[in-house]
Amino acid sequence: MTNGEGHAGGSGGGGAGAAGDGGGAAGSGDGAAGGGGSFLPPGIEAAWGLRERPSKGPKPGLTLDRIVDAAVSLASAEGLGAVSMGRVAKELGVSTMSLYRYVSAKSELYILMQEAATGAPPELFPPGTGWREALEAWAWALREIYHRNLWMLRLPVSGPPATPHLVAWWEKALVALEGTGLDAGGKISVALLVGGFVRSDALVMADLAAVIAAGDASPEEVLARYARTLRRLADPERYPEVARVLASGAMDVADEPETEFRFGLDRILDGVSVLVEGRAS
Amino acid sequence: MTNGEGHAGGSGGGGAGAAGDGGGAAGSGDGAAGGGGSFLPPGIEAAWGLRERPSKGPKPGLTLDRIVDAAVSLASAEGLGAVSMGRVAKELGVSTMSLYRYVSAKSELYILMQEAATGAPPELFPPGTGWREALEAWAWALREIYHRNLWMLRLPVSGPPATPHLVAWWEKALVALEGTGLDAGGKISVALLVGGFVRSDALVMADLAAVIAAGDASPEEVLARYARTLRRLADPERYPEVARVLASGAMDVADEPETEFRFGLDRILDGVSVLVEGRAS
DNA sequence: GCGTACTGCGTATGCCATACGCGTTACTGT
DNA sequence: ACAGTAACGCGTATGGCATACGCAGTACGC
Repeated sequence: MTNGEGHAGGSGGGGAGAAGDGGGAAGSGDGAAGGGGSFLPPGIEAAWGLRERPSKGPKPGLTLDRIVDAAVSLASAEGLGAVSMGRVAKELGVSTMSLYRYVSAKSELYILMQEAATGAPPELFPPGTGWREALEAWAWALREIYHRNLWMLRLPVSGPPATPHLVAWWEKALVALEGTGLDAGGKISVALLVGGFVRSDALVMADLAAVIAAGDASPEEVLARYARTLRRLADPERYPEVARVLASGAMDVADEPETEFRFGLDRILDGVSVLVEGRAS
Repeated sequence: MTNGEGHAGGSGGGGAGAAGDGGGAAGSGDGAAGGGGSFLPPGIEAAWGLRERPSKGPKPGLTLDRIVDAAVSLASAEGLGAVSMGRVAKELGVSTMSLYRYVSAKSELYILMQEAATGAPPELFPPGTGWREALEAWAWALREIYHRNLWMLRLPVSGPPATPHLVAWWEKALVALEGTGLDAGGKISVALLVGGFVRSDALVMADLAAVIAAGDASPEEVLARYARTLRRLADPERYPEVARVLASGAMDVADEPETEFRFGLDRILDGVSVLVEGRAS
């Protein structure tokens, strides 16, 4: 009864965001002029495979991967709220502070969790597939990822993707759009649009799932309860259309969860189609 | 230097969600059979205008409105992370725990903040306006709300809307769709689609704004830095399309923030149009 | 074999939401 | 008028959280 959930986020102070350059704001002398590219948070750098072996101290008893895996398992099993540094450490049988030898902040762990759970995009469509079919496959696959990892939708969003798998997914979307004749900006816009939709739809689903998991109710029951609440509260005079919808019974049947997704995706792709075909003529 | 941000959320354990019935799960005898409708969290009930005067104890030194206003101001000025029960109380010159006489949990405060910041939808379109124009106006107005209250996008989402203003916005969307000939389910789907898009788009904007606010960078600079980071990390062999986009310079110019929104909205409405017109024939 | 960079981690700080119970207030029924 | 009581404000305590700091040990480069 005490309580559940509770996420805590935090974007670092010193510019530890996703696109961050790191580096101190207050200009302590950096020394050399030539060398310095911008730095990434250590964990992110590791994700890109840029990691010099320390080769000096005692050999690490942990790996980033083990930490991230533990965090992901925890999130899958008990929700993002269960993912605290202390809890992850306990799961691994180490102390809380050890984790900070591998990850500079919790927000970094979040990014790595997302990267790990996303994974490399599978073979979605053979080369030469029509853009619509390809983009559709991409959207469904992305949906699958979200549905398998609902906690991902609760992550505090932190700017554009800057990890290999996320970029790979983006790449796939751009490839899908090759046959459209859209310019670079157009492709990005469409990819953003579809990606945003998939996320949005999954979020609705996740909310429903959360309510279901919180109580003991079935999907239909949750929906019905919501409809009942609204019917009781929403004065038909002030909300005639809402009342009509409630009366129509459309809220009483929970259709296949995919129906809503398919509907939205079809609309969006129809819209893109209008653009692409108009541009072709 | 120490640190910034950090939000903390939490949805109540005992079913304090938006659509919640409240009430204990373990069935302690409720007593009478006839009367009991389901209960709402007290603050939500107040939002719907159902509130008996206590008329017994000392007169309250606070009002829900004052609390919610303080919280909203705080969120607007310093971000959602600054909204803690303690901080809100300090702003009002009362003790932390006093707030719990008005709000049963922080999640409830969140809901009320959203409701307050959303406000009643304005006159968006005169009756008889074509569905597309009407829905477009609706989307732009909603966008405006989000842009004025970016913190809203960081709220832990907690199920379907169950407060008067939110329902009123939904109502407006359904009214906009009256001329489409869509059935109730279809209207809901379209409204959900457009609403999700608006939110998605605003979220992207909010992320950008956050990065800008965190550092000292201008929008162009942030975008350019992101592009530079990606150029450095993303191997053109593995990510040819991404590389091409980066090379095209499309990432180097930050267009009007509205351009992206307009593009997405047009696509979606085009898609809906296909459906509506196809259905008309 | 010595310096040093790196390891794991104990401890401490400061924030958070919120349960509990106390003293007080102002109304209600008598 | 007065007792009862419900609602008030709030001090205190609990348990959780991220994370700064510094110490002791470890294994490699020289």
